[in-house]
Amino acid sequence: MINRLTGTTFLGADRRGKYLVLPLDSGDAVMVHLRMSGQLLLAAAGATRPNHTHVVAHLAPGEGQSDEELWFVDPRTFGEVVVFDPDRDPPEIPELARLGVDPLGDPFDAAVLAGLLRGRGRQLKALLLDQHVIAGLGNIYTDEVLHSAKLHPMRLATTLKQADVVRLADSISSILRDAVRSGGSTLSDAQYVDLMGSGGSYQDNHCVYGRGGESCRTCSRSVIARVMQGGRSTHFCPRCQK
DNA sequence: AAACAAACCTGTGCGC
DNA sequence: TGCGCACAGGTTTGTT
Repeated sequence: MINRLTGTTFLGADRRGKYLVLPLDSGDAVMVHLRMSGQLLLAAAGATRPNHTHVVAHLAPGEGQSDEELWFVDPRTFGEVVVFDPDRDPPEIPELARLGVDPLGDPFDAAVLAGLLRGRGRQLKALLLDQHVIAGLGNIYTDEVLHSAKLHPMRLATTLKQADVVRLADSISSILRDAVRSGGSTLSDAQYVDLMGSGGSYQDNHCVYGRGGESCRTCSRSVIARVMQGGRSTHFCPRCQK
């Protein structure tokens, strides 16, 4: 039993990068990170739980409603659920405080991005994946963003022209916005699902991620390349992305 | 500073 | 069919 959860009420649901933060009326908050295989599911009380259900929150029923439970399920056990005090100093969850700019939650445009890129001679793929710089982009959306912006994943950030930065900022904003609107990307193993267990549909819009060896949906004259970069698979069109 | 590799752990899909 | 290996939406830590 997570004692600091008992008898409290969820006041809402916020997000910082890939971290969910659910404030409680006690002054505490619940942090949830799904990492690779975590799921947060709403289910009828007493329903059969999947394997690897690590947290069960029993919810008080609303007027005329039936009992429900909130489950945290995570086969690979990389994910986290932590009750913490957001006002404590030093911060109880330092990684939350170290997050970079959230393109959907913070002011974000080409000027902001230019400031983040300044003086960093890093490959774009690694830079966009770095949560301390930009919070929220993972392996799928980094690859999709770079393809949309017509930028090569190994291009050094310091070599970008003003027009490149403008395209990159636009791609980050629009792809994240579209992906959220589509409920995210649910791959064949159906691990990424919403509270009700339903998958998203943005995987149907993928231009490069998971399409290694297939023809480019934009130029149709080249084959999507798949390489390993810093231990992560990277997908790009050698013709479209410079 | 930047770029790897390894670590955490379980499941799945592939080649043989 | 079964076995072993590669690989998977993430992040941190340690080593070149």
